[in-house]
Amino acid sequence: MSKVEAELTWREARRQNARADLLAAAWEMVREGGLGALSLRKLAGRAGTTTPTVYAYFESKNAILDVMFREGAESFAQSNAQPLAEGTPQQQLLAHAQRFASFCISDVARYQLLFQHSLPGFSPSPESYAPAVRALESARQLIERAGVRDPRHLDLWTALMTGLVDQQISNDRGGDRWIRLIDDAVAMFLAYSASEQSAG
Amino acid sequence: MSKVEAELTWREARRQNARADLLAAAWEMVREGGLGALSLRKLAGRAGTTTPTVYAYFESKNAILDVMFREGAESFAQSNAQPLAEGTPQQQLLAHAQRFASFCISDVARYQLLFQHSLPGFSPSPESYAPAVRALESARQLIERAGVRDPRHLDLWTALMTGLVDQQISNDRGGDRWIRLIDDAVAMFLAYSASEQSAG
DNA sequence: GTCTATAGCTGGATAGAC
DNA sequence: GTCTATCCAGCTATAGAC
Repeated sequence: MSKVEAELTWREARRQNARADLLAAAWEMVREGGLGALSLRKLAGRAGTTTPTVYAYFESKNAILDVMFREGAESFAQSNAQPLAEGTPQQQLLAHAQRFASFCISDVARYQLLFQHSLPGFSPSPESYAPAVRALESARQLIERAGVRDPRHLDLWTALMTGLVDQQISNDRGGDRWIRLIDDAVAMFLAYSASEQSAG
Repeated sequence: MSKVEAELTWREARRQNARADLLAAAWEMVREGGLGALSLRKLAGRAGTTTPTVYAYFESKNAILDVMFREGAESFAQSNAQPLAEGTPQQQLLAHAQRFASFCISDVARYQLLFQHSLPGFSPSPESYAPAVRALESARQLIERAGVRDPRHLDLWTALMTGLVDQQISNDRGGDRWIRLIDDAVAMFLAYSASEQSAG
């Protein structure tokens, strides 16, 4: 490696480091005050710098949100890629549901960014959106393997899961009033799905 | 009625009229652009007046939102107070669920105002909140009459209903992809609730 | 790359003339 | 009660010195 190349990569490393610092500060802000609390002034202040410096690393506020969305989507894909404990497809579906709920609850701001399209003026770029759909597709396959074929039942499943998570976040944040009902929810869903399968 | 008294009530009527016009314009705005789109400047413009005039009728923006919340909560209570068609408690529960979904879908902004605590800095006054809890309590009784005693199952029910409505609003607004699953959802819930009842 | 300073806009809320 | 004009705060984003 030439001296010039070393210099280049060193600078690049420094640059990535500064970007990472800003992103870390941004995550901190949204975790404390919700997605709406992300302001570039305060972000700069928290990172120990000023707004023009932020613009040296990101071309706009939405560019920051886009990277955050990407990071969140990749965490989601990674969580879903972990192998589940051995067991029947039904047991694995339960484990999957619990893992999904944990992922959402453990970082509410990330959940809102990924799953609630609630930021006026922001929508993720296709590149940032890709890992999210990848993860959702893998979840779909897991549900199919548990014996759920009817796409209507798949919609029912997503409504049930997001309903539990939303209620938990909205009405008992930090508690477990709805999350602890996941066992019941999965049992209820599988029983109905099986009965429909045999009936229809 | 004396001449003075007539004058007073006439003025009062005019005043209530102006208030109602402003509120109508406010509902129009949030229906078009979401709750966040409510700004006093634009509200005044739409009502054909100016901001100081708005402040002649409401002491703050939150005061407007509070009245809107109250109106929405009263509509909700009124919807829930309508008698349901004759039938078994289970049939009535289904009808109740459909009515709830219709209420939510028919005015998304109102739904967000009432059921999603998503406006930073606003929370309804106790007086405006009262009709909402009244309506929710009547819903709870209806569910109990359908044979659902376990409070855990009641939480499961709310998660299921709000989950369906949220998915419908977020991912298929104007369509019926999730709403049409209400029959299945209610059947699923009742089957599970009954089986638990006999088992436990 | 990093700063100071500021442009340009939108928001809620008010002062004061009429 | 209704207006014009304005205050003050917050925001994203940029110009220009260093």
